[in-house]
Amino acid sequence: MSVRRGFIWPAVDLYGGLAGFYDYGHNGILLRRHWEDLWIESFLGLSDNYHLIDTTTILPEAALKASGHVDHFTDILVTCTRCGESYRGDQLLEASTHEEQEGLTTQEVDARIQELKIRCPNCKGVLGPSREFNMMFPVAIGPTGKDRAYLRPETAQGVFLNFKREFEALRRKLPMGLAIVGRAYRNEISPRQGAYRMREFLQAELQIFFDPATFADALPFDAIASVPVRVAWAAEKNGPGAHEISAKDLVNRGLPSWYVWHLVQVQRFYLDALRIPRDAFRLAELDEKERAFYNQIHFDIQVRQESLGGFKEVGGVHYRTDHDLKGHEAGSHTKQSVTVGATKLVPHVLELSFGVDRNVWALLDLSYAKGDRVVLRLPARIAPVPVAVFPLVNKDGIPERAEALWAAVRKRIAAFYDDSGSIGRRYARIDEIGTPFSVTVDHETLEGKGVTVRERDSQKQFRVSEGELADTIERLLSGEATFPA
RNA sequence: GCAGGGAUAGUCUAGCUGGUUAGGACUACAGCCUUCCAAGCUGUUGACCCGGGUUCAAAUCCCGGUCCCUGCACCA
Repeated sequence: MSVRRGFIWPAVDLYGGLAGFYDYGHNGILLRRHWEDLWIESFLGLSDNYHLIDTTTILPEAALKASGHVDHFTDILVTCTRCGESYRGDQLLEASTHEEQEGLTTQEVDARIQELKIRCPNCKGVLGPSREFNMMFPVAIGPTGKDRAYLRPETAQGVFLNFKREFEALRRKLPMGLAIVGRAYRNEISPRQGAYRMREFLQAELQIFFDPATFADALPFDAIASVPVRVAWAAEKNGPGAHEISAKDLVNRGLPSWYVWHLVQVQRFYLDALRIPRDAFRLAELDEKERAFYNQIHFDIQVRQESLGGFKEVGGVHYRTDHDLKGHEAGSHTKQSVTVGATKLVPHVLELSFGVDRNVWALLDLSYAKGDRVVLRLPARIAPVPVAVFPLVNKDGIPERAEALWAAVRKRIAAFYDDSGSIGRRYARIDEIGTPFSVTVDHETLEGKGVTVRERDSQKQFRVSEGELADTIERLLSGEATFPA
């Protein structure tokens, strides 16, 4: 369906495909951009001081060294020559010595394995030579290629690198939020599960810089204190469900109120803006072992998807402390501390991170309804095409009248026209791409009695004059009016 | 990356004990018909994953690769 109707498919399939890379078709890109628009509107709307920026996708080694990615994104892998099992070199050594083994080179790992006479834990076979695997794609810059660089593994670093510039340009205020919607790259070992794990993917991330001593005071927590939040604790994350627990009780359990306030905003985005069913959404806690090295508090945003077999991560809410700015301060020898009022500090960071492709996939998964007919029940706001115009039959001047109406509607709303096949077939086609409303010109239209508007999910219709049509559709799309308007 | 399975039009599939004009259904397109939900009739377009080998002859047998699926490992 995704392929047939022009949403998304594997890239370069003309040449057999390229694992981990996907292309968007004409409907997929519309859906994705509508999602991005809604995301920007929702999250930049949280504060007057949250803004969108755009930064380079290639970063020099020094910047990624400071961020920790050069060291922590690298694994040394050792493969058994007999049974073919692969292990992480540092874990093998740690299991044997019970000591931390970090930052070793491949030669050092090989030497230690020899020295400790480590064999394959699975079959006792001889282990092959170790090799380095970094999840970042290296890039050689310039004719000599001496300036080592990488495709960025996350958009967040672009924000951190521009923090000081924007802090000045935005006149030294905290909290300050900087968002990027852009591409990131990770050389995944085995990309699978459709568009879930990709090597080139889109992130939408908002980094909020704040003073931990005062952030909570700036937020109207009381207004959301009693909102029930759907949470799965680390211990029960493998289960299928979630708890409803009030925002206030989450704070009582030890989470900062500013953190919980943002969890509530994320939940609102999914439940109210994207209209994901309540039971298909949850915020899943990650324990210390699962968290990235820089995250102090970490909840995954998860959406239940049939095609992926349950709850899957589509984003995360990460408290990164002052790790990132401190890292760049050390790496660049440039102070990242700022003075706001009487306080001088290196701001802390709360990151709201979303995988755009994963979100688009989740929407397709959740919207897909197959019964007597195939319908994509997308929210009206983000459907690729909001309205279609049809002639009921292809005679008596009806197609001409319908085309004229289409041209008029298009001046205000993206619209699709189709006169091939029967009227039922045309309805079926737009149901599949999730178009919420369609307009049909019939014989009564010729008599000045207006046109019919059909709703995708109910298949119900009502009649409206041609003059009021565009206004009516706009009210339906914005949610100001409900069907029948 | 390892092990197992798979790959025929946009989709599902027949053919796979070598020799077929590679067949069908749905979709798409054109036309006819049609006063509201994939109806019907006629016609048309469109495929053997890539490379090599065996053979007089390969969609079919063999080898290598790519991609997909499942499990393991990995997963900011």
